Parts: sequence; structure tokens; C-alpha cells
Amino acid sequence: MASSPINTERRRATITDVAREAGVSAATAGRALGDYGYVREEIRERVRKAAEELGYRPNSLARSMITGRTNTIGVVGADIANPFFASAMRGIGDVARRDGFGTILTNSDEDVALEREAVGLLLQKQVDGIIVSPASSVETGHLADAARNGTPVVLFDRDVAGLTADAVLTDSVDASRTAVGHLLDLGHRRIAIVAELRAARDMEWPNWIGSATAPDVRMLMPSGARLLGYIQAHEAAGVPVDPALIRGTGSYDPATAREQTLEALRLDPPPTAIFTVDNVMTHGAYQACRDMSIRIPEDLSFVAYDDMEWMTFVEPNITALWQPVYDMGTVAAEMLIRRLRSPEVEPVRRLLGTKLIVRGSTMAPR
Amino acid sequence: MASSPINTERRRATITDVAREAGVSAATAGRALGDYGYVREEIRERVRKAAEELGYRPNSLARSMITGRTNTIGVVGADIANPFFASAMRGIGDVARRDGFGTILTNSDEDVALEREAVGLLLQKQVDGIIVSPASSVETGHLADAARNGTPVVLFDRDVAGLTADAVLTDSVDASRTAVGHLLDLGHRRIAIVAELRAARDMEWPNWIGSATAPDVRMLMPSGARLLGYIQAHEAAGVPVDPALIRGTGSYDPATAREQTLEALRLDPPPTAIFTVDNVMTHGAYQACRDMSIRIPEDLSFVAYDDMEWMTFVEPNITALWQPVYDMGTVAAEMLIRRLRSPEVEPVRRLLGTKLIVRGSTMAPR
DNA sequence: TTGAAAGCGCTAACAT
DNA sequence: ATGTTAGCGCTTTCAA
Repeated sequence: MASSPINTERRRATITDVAREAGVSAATAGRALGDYGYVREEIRERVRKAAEELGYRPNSLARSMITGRTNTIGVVGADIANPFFASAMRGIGDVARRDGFGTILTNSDEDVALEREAVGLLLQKQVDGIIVSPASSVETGHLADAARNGTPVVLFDRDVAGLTADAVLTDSVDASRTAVGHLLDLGHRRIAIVAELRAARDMEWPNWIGSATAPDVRMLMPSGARLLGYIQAHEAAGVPVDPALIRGTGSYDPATAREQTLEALRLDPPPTAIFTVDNVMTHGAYQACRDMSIRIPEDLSFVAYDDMEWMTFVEPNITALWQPVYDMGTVAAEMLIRRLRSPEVEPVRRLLGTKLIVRGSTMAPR
Repeated sequence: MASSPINTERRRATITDVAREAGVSAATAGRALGDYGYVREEIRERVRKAAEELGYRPNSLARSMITGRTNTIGVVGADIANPFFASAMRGIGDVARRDGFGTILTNSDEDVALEREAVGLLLQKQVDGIIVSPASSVETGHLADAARNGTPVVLFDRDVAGLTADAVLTDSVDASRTAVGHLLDLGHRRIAIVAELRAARDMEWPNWIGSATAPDVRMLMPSGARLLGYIQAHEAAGVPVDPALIRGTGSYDPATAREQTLEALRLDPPPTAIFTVDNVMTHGAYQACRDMSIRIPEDLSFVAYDDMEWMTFVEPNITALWQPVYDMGTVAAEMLIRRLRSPEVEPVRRLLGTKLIVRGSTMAPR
């Protein structure tokens, strides 16, 4: 009997094996090990011992076939390599584990087709629920389907029009208004904004300017919502919005953000301040500033959406809009698990607070 | 019939439903949908249409019960919020998806008990294989068990003594020797090193000094291995090692790294250079330098293990030892999937190359 | 309190 | 090429 370097054959012990070893029926063994039904204490011990000896591990697939629950939650994020999602994922994972759930992770790369595929995969694997950061705020049929067929969905970071589901959000418009308001208060009148504006609807911003009614925020991606806040802050301050200062990249890509920032800096007159709407944009914009040897804040005030550890490493420290990212993750997981336990409660939209951390990168223009 | 806000009842269509709808047997429906066995094209179409109409989704649990394969790989990392693991996870996820696998992610927080629990969970969920970054290089019984019982294990970033398994590694000793050698070449004679040295064995370094035989690297965690490289570089250069310059934190915690760095800076004579062995240590050490208004590189040369994007944001840019983190992830996933397809091949240890990126934070001491 | 039997949804073996 | 049957490992009736 030759032994291969890594044995792949030996059959794993089943509950029937344990039952035989303990001299009881499979049903009883199941009850003893699974904490359901009635078992005499003495028997329970005997079964436990047998299980131990055989190195028995329950097959949760078989269990799930019957119970209809896998104790697994699916997560569809845009990109786990992005610190924003990484941190949120940590929050989700911590809560999930605490409550006995595993987490299946997938990346959508902001692509609706990939997201749909990912959701399909999760449904096939019979996850109990899904936490998703939708790639689009309108193409959400697959999410509605999932929810309708009994797999609850929790929206993460992004709201969606016409889908009644639990959601964990921050008020991007308000936060952005605060951040840009800070710059306006300092006296800035030419503030560049760097944002993806990937979704078609986010590009309709020319219509927002001076219009009495704000667009439905649920139709916007965070990037668009933050631009809306930028516009609202300008209008509240009575400062006209110069469309040339609005730099869209069309994708989550630092290189393009860098280029767009360079474009902005070349304007005449140039901006006296810049606002980047997330950490990817910040990355590219900051690089552009360094490449051009822009002095911050003397030449340009800098405000970033999303606080990152390095923002206190650079000189000057960067003024940033902080979001409770880890908590957004824990709350999302808690909402989902709560719904699994009581499916009937009304869906809730939880809005978590943000905070502008004023540091050295902002000052009055000169 | 009141409709609840989120329907949780409606039974999902099964293959039997599809078969009935298409007027064939369940077996045939399965063949048509699952791409196995023979089906007439005409029938295949009919079944497909029925499946479509009913919104049928295969239940992969049921399939896995029979095939014994879940098309899922488990990942046990220390902390997904750490950019190192986040990036690796992205690599794993990309390859996994490409080859039709899902990924279950768990964090061990460098705790063997948690790791063991995580592995147990993954085994119950019948993952096809596990990628793990072991919390200990000696307490690895649970990993050996998994491998022995037919769930292959790929070691990620950390080798393990006495476990024959595939592994994706970098040569930490060599890389560290290069990094510290760079400082020694510049003329530095007092180089502080900040490392976790959590594992008991990593603390046996006093024995390594001047000993002809190096300890078995497979018994060391990366932190210990990098210290070994530090010592070897010193010995090669004929520079004595001052134990006071070796600062262990005992945990992956930037606050402690900061404190240990402050201690090092207070030494008399102070170090002229510092080497941090991973991004968490770097975080704390860099903070300490900023708090003390240390001028880099005039007062202190700085070399970091692990390149991070912000290292080109700060002034001066930080000299860093780069590792192919994303690729380590893709390679780990590829090795695992290869083994799933051909279990008999001999386990392989893949060593990926690293690179010292010299930037402005290092210069000759003055 | 225990056991026998049925069955979750699917695929594999065996007929035809 | 298709259908019938059995069964993956477990939990849940139902009887005893």
C-alpha cells in the first residue's frame, strides 16, 4: 500500500460511522451531536466520544440541504484591494464569525455584468443573504430578484432607486457639502473636484446647477452624490460653479485622476483648492501635485474624501472627510443577520455619520 | 394574500420542476443543463427554455453532495484590512473566479486558536482546498490533518516545519540581507530593526549571532527570518550586532512599533538607520519619526520591508523592499487549483523574487 | 428518549 | 439518447 505524499482518498467519517461506533442510530447520533431533539446524557457522551475517535466532522452541505440555511453570507464588493472595501470586509467578517457565519467574497470591479455573475454564483451556493455594493444604481434587477426569491440583500455604501432593501449608507451629499463648505468658508472661489462620474446619470450635473429641485440621490453613485454636494455648497455660498473645474475620470483609476488633476492645474485662472471624492482619486491627484511640485496649502488647498493613515505622514497633513468604514461593515452584517432571524421587519436605511478632519492642507487662498 | 415587503417564501424551482415543464426526466434535464452525458440538441433547447421560464438556478449544494467538490477554496489570512493580505486576496480571488471557484475568507488575527477554528469551519463547508498564512510555524497539526484527509493546503507567505505542502514564499532572509546590506554599504554601523518577534522561536536570536549554522528558516515566522537576514548582513560586513538595536513588539500593532522606535531613538549613541520588517511596523516607526521631528535621511536613514503607495507621497520617498504581493496571491491560487486537478504531483515551494527600491530615505550617515 | 423511514436536489450507474 | 433507480450525509417526521 503505497502512500502518496498527500493522501486524497481516505473517506471522511460520516454520522453513520459515528452511530455504528456508538451503537445507536444515525438519528440519535445526529441529535447528540447537533443539539436538537432529546438525547439521554449518557448516550450523548458515548456519541461524542465515538465522534472524537473517528475524527468526525459534520458535513454542513448535507445539513444545509435539509435546513435550507448555509450560515454563509455573500459579499460583492468592488475591489478588496481598495482599503475602503478591505476595512469594511473586516467589519463584515468579524460580525459574521461572531454569529457563526462564513463569508464568501467576490469582486465586481464596478462592472454590472460581473456583479450579476457574482450574485448568481452566490445564489447557487445558497448563501443566506448578500451584502452588495452595487456597481450601478439603476441596473439592479438581479438584486431585486434575489431579494424577491428569499435571499435578503443589504446595500452597502450605495443606495439604489426602486429597490426596497436594507442599506448602510453615509450621507455623501451632506459630507461633501461640509468638505467643500470648509474650502468656501476659507475664501476659495475656484475649487477643482476630481470624481469618477462613471454612471451616465452622474454626468447630468449641468442640469443640477441652479435647479430648484435636487435630483433623487438614490439614482446617483457616491461620486455623483459628492459632486451634488459640491454644487449645493457653491449655491449656498452664492459662488458660481465653473464646469471646467469639474474633472471626471470615467473610471476608478489613479492614473486618470492624475491626468485630470494636471488638466485642472493648467486652467487659467488655476484652482486654489482641490477636492477629491475618494481614495483612488486622492491617490492620483496627490501624485499630480507632487509631480508638479505644487506647494500645499500655499499654492493649493487639498481636501480628500476618505481618511487614510498616510495622510498624517505627509507634510502638511491632509484635511480629510472621515467615514466609519469598519463600522459600516459591522452594521451591514448585523442588519443582514437580523433580517435572517426575522424576515418580516421593514427594511431599514441606516445612515452613519462622517466627520471632517481639518489638518494642515487647507488654508485661505492667497 | 398579504405580500410582505421582502418575500421569503416562494419555493425555488428545482430540476424536477424544470423536467416536468419540459416533459423529460430529471436526469435528462440535469444532463441538458449541466453539460454532462448525452442529450439531443432539440431536447437541450426545450429544457433550457423551461429552466429560463421557471427562473431555475441549480443548487450547487446538492451537486456538491454527489460530486464531492464544492468549487470553493478557503482562505485563512491574518487580517484582510492589512494591505498585504488585501492585495494577495485580490490575486487569489481573480484566479479563483477565472477557474470557476468561489472563495471563503476568514481572518485569524495571528491567533492559532482562531486559525484552527477557521480551518474547521472551512472543512465542514467542504471547501476543495485551503490557502493559509499560518499563525504559527510549529502548531500546525490542524493543517496537516486537513491535508491528510484530502483537503490540500497551500502555505502562503510563511513556511512551516515538518509539513509537506505547496507553498508560495519569498526569501525573507535574503531580502532582508539585501535591505540591511544597503544600509551597511552606505556606512551605517548602528541600524535599528523593528519587528514583531511574536513567536517564541523568533526570540532565540541571541543564539544565532556568531553561530556557524543558521537556524532552520522553516521554524521562523517572517519577522524572525528578517531579523536573521539582518544579523547575517552584519556578520558578512564584519559589523557587530548590538542587541539594544533589536526592538521586538511582540504583536502586530503600530502603537507598540511606535514605542519601540522611540526607545531605539533614545539610545546612546542613537541609531543612524532603521529597518522596519513589514507595513505595520513601518506605520508605527514612521509615526515615531514624525513625532520626534527626525529628519530623514539626514538624522536617520529609513528602509521599509513592503512597498506602499504612500511611500512616494512623503518627502523624502521611502526606500522599500518590494514584494510581488498580488502575484503571490495568484500563484497560491494557481498552485491549489493545479493540485485539485492532479493531486499526485509532488508539493512545490515557489519562491517569488523581491526587489529593493532605493529612494530618498537612505544616505550615508553623518 | 430512541429508531425507522423519508427525503432535501442533484448526479451516476445502469438499463433500455 | 433517455429514463429508472439509487444514494450523497444529514435532519425531520412519525411510531414505538
